[in-house]
Amino acid sequence: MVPPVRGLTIADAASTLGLSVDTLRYYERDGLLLRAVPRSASGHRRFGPDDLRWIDLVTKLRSTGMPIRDVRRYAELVRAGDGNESERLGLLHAHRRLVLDQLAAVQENLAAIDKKIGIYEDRLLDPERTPGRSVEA
Amino acid sequence: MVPPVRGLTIADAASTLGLSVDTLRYYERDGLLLRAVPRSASGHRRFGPDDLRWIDLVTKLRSTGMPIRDVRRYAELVRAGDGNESERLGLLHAHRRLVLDQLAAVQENLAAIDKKIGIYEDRLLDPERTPGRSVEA
DNA sequence: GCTTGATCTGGAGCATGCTCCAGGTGTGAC
DNA sequence: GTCACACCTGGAGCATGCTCCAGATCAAGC
Repeated sequence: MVPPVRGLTIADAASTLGLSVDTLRYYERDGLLLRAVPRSASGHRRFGPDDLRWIDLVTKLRSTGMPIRDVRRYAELVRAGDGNESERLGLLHAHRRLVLDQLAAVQENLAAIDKKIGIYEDRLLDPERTPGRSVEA
Repeated sequence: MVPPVRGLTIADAASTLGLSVDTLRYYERDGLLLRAVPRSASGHRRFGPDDLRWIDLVTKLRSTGMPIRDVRRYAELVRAGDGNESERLGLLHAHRRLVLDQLAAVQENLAAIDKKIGIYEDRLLDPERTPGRSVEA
């Protein structure tokens, strides 16, 4: 009796992860995964728990703005095995810094936009008493 | 005596705003500005304070992730003049919601990445006592 | 006046990150 | 077996947002 190939089909993996099947295949082709995804006898991908966990991390990195190229670099380091932990750490730290900076910048800019929203709300609530409004408002 | 055309050259405007001259020309072409930028007698752009203030707002919208198309829509509303304030407000509110959602998502994902960073730091500090580490680390 | 460098226009090109397609094979219900 | 549908590969296409280029004109120091 042949051991059955376990794991999710690409469609199931995609819906579990919130990605498209095309994106999953693209990630594999582009070297973002730790290994070639295992296949069934007929050549269909079967995503195991480890694959799903890794891809979940990849989506976290991606959705915080890490470029594909850096995710690939990180995957390469992990694939290379023990001994480069400090390099992995450096990569993650650098990313963390970038994300924090971007968060701060977005929050600052959002504050300015909120101010603009406040101006419109005041104007709509009290259309008469419109103070000197800037030309670009 | 001809009144001199005032305002910053495109290079000065670009460096003031932190954009490239190409981007400024692109924004004008693409309808993101409130008006055609005034020109000197010879046809060179001269950015006035109002232009700069507006473009500064545009950069805040852009850097919080508003697509070009929506910025253009907003500019169209402002250009159309009084009477559509609630539509402008709706656009800004919708954007604000999106930004807040994205901020929350990024913060959540960053927390997961921070956890990973913590794992690497522990491992580097105490390489002996390495607990069962996940295969995808 | 000459030269160097800025600016102009219209349009092409490019980096990123998917997304879609054709043509073919596999799968599962009936 | 048949039908509908999922999956495969290699490669093309696309949306976004700039960025660059050619060829011409303008500006300013000497």
